[in-house]
Amino acid sequence: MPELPEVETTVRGLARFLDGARIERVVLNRPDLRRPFPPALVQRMTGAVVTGLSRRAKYGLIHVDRGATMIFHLGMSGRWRIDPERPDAHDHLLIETAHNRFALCDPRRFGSVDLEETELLDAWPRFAALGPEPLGPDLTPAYLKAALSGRVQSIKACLLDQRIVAGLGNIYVCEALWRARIHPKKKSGKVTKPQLARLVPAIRDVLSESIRDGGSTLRDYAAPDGALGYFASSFDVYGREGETCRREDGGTVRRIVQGGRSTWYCARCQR
DNA sequence: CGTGTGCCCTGACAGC
DNA sequence: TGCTGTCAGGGCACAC
Repeated sequence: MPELPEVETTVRGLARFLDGARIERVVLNRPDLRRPFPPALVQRMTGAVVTGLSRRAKYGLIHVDRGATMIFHLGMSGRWRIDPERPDAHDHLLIETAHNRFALCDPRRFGSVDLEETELLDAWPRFAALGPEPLGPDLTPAYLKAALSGRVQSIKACLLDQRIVAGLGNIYVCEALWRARIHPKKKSGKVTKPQLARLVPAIRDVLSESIRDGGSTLRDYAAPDGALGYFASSFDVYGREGETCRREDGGTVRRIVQGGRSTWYCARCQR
């Protein structure tokens, strides 16, 4: 489920319960996800007080006192379950506070958990390699122009590259390209200035709107076994193969495969 | 360096 | 009711 808006919504949902709380207990139900759990995780987190939560790209950050930060990535299938009524076979890590229990559930185990010193987070190699936050001030048409210049990869592939923009995934790349009316196979270095001028707000808007919609479901998220889903009904192209383009220009949404992943677009309005 | 290809893993769904 | 094949929000190792 998790692209940037879903991680942001997850972090906000967790913060309502976790921020300021003391972690009483940490339980690992297996040794690893994509990577082994950090050896010091249980010791550093147990008894610590959560001082804040934040997000970088698709990573969620739980900051605690004593200068440590737990970094989680939800991969393809990860989610946090708050106060689950019954255990799930894929609850791999549990955190307990005085009032709540939090289960990191991830059936496919493409997610990860890391532990870093808070003051060294910017230098953490996975963060140091990331491009700018799409909702921050550094994503501009001029930045994209420079970052994409000379690249022969498709614009679809480049927007999925976390080194160019951090946090976009398959859904929101498709959606942003549709909004900006850019063909997903367009060579990155050949995307025009007017297209880039449309692309930046398209990215910001689609992410902001999704966060806004996700935020409205925090009530559901807080339910015992609440899951956070995508709002498929609000997608313009993703998963809509064969449907009429919502621009009502007579186009039909098509599905192609790029780099082994599906892309949906309208061949009439995206050029 | 930039680019393309598989693979990690489980579950949901379609078709037989 | 099985089976079997396909596909899924991501990231990374590896080959050229």
